[in-house]
Amino acid sequence: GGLVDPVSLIPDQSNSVPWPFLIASSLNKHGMIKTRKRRTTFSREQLIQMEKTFQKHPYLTPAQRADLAKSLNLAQIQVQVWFQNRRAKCKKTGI
Amino acid sequence: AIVILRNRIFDVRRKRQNFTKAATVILNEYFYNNLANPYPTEQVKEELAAKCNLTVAQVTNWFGNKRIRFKKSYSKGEEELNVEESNDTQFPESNS
DNA sequence: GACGCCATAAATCAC
DNA sequence: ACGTGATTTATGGCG
Repeated sequence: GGLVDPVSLIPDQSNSVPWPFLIASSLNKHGMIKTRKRRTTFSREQLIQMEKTFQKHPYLTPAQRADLAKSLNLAQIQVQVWFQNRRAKCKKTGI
Repeated sequence: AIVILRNRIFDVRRKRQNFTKAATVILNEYFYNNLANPYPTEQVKEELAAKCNLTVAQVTNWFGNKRIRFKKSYSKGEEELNVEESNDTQFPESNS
C-alpha cells in the first residue's frame, strides 16, 4: 500500500480545461498581452529608509512620496505599493 | 494564539517545520478535487485549518504555493504557448 | 480619477 | 543542495 500519485486523483474532466490554463491576461493599449514587471528586490538602504519613514508616517502625502521615491531612486508607484504592502503586513501581524 | 504573539515579541526563531502528513493529505485532497477552481472560500479555509490543526494564514500560504507550483510542474514539458511579447510597456528601472 | 484595501501571482527568502 | 512553508514585490478589482 504505497502512496497514490496525486495527479491520478484528478476527477475526470479531461475534455474541459481545468482552472487557469486559460488565463485571462490583461492587454495593453495595443491589444497585446501585457508583460508583468519583474519583481525587484529592494536594497538594504531603500528598505531602511522606507521603514524609517513608515514609522513616522504610515500614510504618505503625494509630496512625501515623490521626495522619498526620488531620494531612493525608485518609481513613485513602487514606494506607494511598498507602503500599501507594509500596511497590510502591519495589519496581519497586529502591530 | 498568545504563544504565537509571544514568539513574535521575543523573536523566537525556530526551524520552519513541515506540515504533518495528515494535514498535507487533507489539503491535497481539497486541491485536486477542486482543480477547476482551487480557491477555497474563507469559510472553507477555516474548516480546512481546523481539520489540519493549522492557522488560516498557513492554509492560505499553502494554496498560494500549491497553485503556482502545480501550474509550473504541469506546464513543464508542455508545449510553449506562443505569447506575443510587447516592448511597448516599459517600467522605470530601479537599482537593486 | 487617485487612493486605499483586499486577494492573489510570482519571485525570493530561509530553515 | 533541495523542498517547502513564509515573506516580499506587483497586479487587478472594487469601494
